[in-house]
Amino acid sequence: MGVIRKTKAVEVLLNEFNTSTVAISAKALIEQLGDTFNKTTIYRVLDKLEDDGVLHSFLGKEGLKWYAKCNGCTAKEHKDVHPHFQCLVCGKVDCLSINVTIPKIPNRKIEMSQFLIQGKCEDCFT
Amino acid sequence: MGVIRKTKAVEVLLNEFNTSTVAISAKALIEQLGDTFNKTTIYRVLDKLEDDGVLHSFLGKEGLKWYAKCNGCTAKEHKDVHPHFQCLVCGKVDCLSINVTIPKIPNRKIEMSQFLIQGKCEDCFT
DNA sequence: TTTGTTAATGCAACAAGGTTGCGTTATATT
DNA sequence: AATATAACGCAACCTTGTTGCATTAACAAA
Ligand SMILES: [Mn+2]
Ligand SMILES: [Mn+2]
Ligand SMILES: [Zn+2]
Ligand SMILES: [Zn+2]
Repeated sequence: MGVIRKTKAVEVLLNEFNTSTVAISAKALIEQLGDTFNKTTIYRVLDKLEDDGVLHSFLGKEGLKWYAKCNGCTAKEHKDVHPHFQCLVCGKVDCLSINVTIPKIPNRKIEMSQFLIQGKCEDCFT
Repeated sequence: MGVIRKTKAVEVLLNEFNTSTVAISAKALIEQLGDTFNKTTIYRVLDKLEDDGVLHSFLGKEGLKWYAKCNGCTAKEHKDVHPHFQCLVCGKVDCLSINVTIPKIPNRKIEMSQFLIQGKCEDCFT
């Protein structure tokens, strides 16, 4: 897998993530770009960018899928593991550059983990 | 809100959770009990049991909703916060009695958090 | 035990996020 | 320019979960 051809959709989506520091949901991208590109295309490009190690994905509130830029990941390995913060007021999500110590669990092999913290962001935190 | 009447559906669902130590997904409950109770009923009873502090819910793989028994929670406060482990092989999910230190994040008010760890459970860990 | 109130249920229709199959288009290679 | 095929658009579909409303049943009062 992986992105092979530099199409309009790939270009536009990559630009979305390069000009923003926060995560973006697939839903938001479809709302924003759905007139220009078919939603199927958007889902498929996101999928491939993730396979390529360009983006990483995770599930936010209500199980919605969010994407954000990766730092130092490759197609072979997603090593950029970190928690995410979602504001319950404005809905914004961002990646936290924080190291979370994953607890050792007896008799189990941990392969991945997903840590979603929810609350009020700096803008909504009165 | 909260459960008021002890109906058949409430009884059966409570029994499901009392005879099992692991978490159960709404989907699994509907597959298992869907002939006896309407899925709407199952969703609504789970909802109420959660409001009552009897069950807690969280999202597992693929955004599916899972439920498990609460320990020492009330209708007013869900204090039973802990990570969950989902086996990527058999799909089983359980509650981890482990304290996770939620990192302090500047300028943000943390209201809740969700920690899902994925890997191989003791049965599937060859 | 009968009656009355209304919470809980079943059903059908719907919502929303995401996926699939397939014919068409456009990118990159020769 | 011709070719191969990755990527695209479209429509139809799938899944989990929700909603409105008429009907049923839990429970308390009479
Ligand atoms: Mn991230
Ligand atoms: Mn739990
Ligand atoms: Zn906010
Ligand atoms: Zn397992």
